Amino acid sequence: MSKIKKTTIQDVAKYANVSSGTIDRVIHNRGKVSPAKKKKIEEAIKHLNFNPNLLARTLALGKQFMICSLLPESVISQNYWSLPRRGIMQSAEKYKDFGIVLEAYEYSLFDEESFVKQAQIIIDKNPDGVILAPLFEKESISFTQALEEKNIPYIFIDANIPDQNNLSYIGPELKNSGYIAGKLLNSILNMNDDILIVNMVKGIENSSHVWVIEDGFREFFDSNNYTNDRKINSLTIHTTDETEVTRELTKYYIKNPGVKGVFVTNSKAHLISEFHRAHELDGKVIGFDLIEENIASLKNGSIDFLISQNPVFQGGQAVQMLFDYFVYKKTPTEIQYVPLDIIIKENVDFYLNSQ
Amino acid sequence: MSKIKKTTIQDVAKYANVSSGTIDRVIHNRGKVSPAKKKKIEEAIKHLNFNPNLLARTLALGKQFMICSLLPESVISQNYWSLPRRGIMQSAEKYKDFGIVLEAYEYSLFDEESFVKQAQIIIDKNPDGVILAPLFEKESISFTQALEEKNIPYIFIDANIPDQNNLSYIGPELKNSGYIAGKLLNSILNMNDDILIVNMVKGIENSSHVWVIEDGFREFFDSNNYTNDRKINSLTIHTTDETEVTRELTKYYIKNPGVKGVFVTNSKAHLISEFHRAHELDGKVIGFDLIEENIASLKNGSIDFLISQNPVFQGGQAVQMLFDYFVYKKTPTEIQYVPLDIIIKENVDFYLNSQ
DNA sequence: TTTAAACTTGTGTGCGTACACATTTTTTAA
DNA sequence: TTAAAAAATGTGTACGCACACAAGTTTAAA
Repeated sequence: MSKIKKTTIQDVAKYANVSSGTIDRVIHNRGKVSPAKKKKIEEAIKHLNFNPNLLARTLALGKQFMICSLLPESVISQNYWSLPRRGIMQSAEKYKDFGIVLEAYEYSLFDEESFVKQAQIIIDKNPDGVILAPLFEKESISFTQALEEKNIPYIFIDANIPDQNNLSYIGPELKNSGYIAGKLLNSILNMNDDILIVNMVKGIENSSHVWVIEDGFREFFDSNNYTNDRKINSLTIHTTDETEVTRELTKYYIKNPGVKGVFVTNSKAHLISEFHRAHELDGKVIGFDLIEENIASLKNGSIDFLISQNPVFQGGQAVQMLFDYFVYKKTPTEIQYVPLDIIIKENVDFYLNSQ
Repeated sequence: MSKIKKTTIQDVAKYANVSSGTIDRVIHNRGKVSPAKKKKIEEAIKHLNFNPNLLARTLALGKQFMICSLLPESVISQNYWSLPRRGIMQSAEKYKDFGIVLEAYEYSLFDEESFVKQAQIIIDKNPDGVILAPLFEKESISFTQALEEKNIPYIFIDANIPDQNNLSYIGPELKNSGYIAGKLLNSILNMNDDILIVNMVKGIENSSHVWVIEDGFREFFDSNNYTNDRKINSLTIHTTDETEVTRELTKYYIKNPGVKGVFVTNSKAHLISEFHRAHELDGKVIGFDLIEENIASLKNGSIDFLISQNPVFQGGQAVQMLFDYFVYKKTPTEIQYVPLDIIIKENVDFYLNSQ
């Protein structure tokens, strides 16, 4: 194996007839360097194709970068929010020797107060960067304003608030995800099968993203004229509690026995599929996210499609972006949409293994 | 930002009342250490939760790891094999400061001789690890035998040869990919639409994987009794040259005008979809891989589904695995199936951006 | 011409680990 | 009991870079 010697600062110094300190000054343009030497050094760097060794740099720097994440809590170990959290933690672990230190905070989706409280704790911590799932819009904006005052960069994941000064948004293109759901559901229905859209939202204020998804879904049917022979209704349920959901569904199904396809706009599709199984209904179901209950339903055939927005990947990307921003001063793309994975019974296992 | 001091070898040394050299001996079990001290040191490591700093270790080690890859050539910049190559190169670039050096070799799919020749060059290079797409089975086995004699680990990607001593196989589960194709194609066909399977293989010997895919495809229809009202024929074409393919297709379509769905078992689905467009046929098409021509056809609607086996990811994983093997002595899982991404017009862009 | 100020450049140490070599301690054989 | 051999342990330097500080050089004011 032939040794390929990488060029170091010393090589550059020798080539340019200066000491390593002067090279350092040029690289970080710190301190004064005479124009003649500066030019020569720059030429030397280019000529020798010098790239600072990231390991040595990080080691010498000895700096730590604290990242705080603020996501909804995952009481049950396997709910949706455990997934981006896993991605964040895996990625932070990978970069720990590079000085990345992660502190993960959680808020309750039922309690704006908890968000505000945790946000304040983060602000007091004075981190180097923040990863935020901004599901409470108003409170999130207050939070990010405070961060901006302290010059702390922040990244939104999973949900976006437009026109903020976030470093980046990493997450799904919501409208499109609805459109894809429409296309997929349509492909396994007959022309005149009725469709039900189920939205589960706690409060009206912080649920705008649900309407965007529904919009996309309906757009598929409208733009392809698949609406003539069928009804497409939507049902909004203000809870995710199983018994209450069941009650609402029962009410609806009795009045609308023609429903053959159901689209659930959040990760709770399994509630509908379990309802179907319990009542021996054969409706097709499509929903979001690879959480445990959904996976089980997908495998037993009571859910037909899941769309996954790569939550583990989202979390990992966010950490990676902040790392690149800290170390390389690389400003990330403002919006990074994640792939919308189409999951069926036959390929679900491959996704579980690789995340 | 509170500084979180990581425990170092010196901390462990102090705690266990020995010098750092002895710690080193325990960690790498090199040299002799008295049982008493050894026990104490191990306790200290656990107690202080010591993890060697990867950066410092790599820097001090100063070792280089040469990885040679051997894949089919990509004459056109955008054919399929450029994708795993990109993954390999990106990943190698990422790890270059860790001593990873990549040399990429290519062979012609039309020429076993070129494979043998390149393989010999790699053997003479005496690399630390090899990434191989073993499309020529016989020649690949000779190659890997030579590698084994020199104790060089190797990884198969994209295609597998069973019962070899490869460190790992990273690639698709072929039979399943055919099954998924069947399911998807069926979802957009009517019960009595005829189906055509197109295999393009150069020689009989090295094309067994194509039959596995076809098997999986047919299994979907057999196991679901979707075969009664339709014909499912397969057409084998011994070239990928466009004019010849067109001629074969023309011959077939004239004799079999009922074809409404086409499954292409390699990355050349665009040849069929272009044929359809040219002759104003409205058959549905499903194929493999996000290469440029397929993407174009998908977007203009002449291909309906593509299944992507994440070639960029495959390449990246292979490098990552070898790195982990070199540095952490981590033996990878023997088989790592990659996700089979289902790509439609509406989500293709998200996949292009993130790979 | 002298001298301080301003500017420019060089030197040395530390980051955490690996490893060769030096030193100390223990064991063994005479 | 002692010397030599063997075993156990300690020390110092290198890896490539950043940064504080020292040293050297030029400029400007007196």
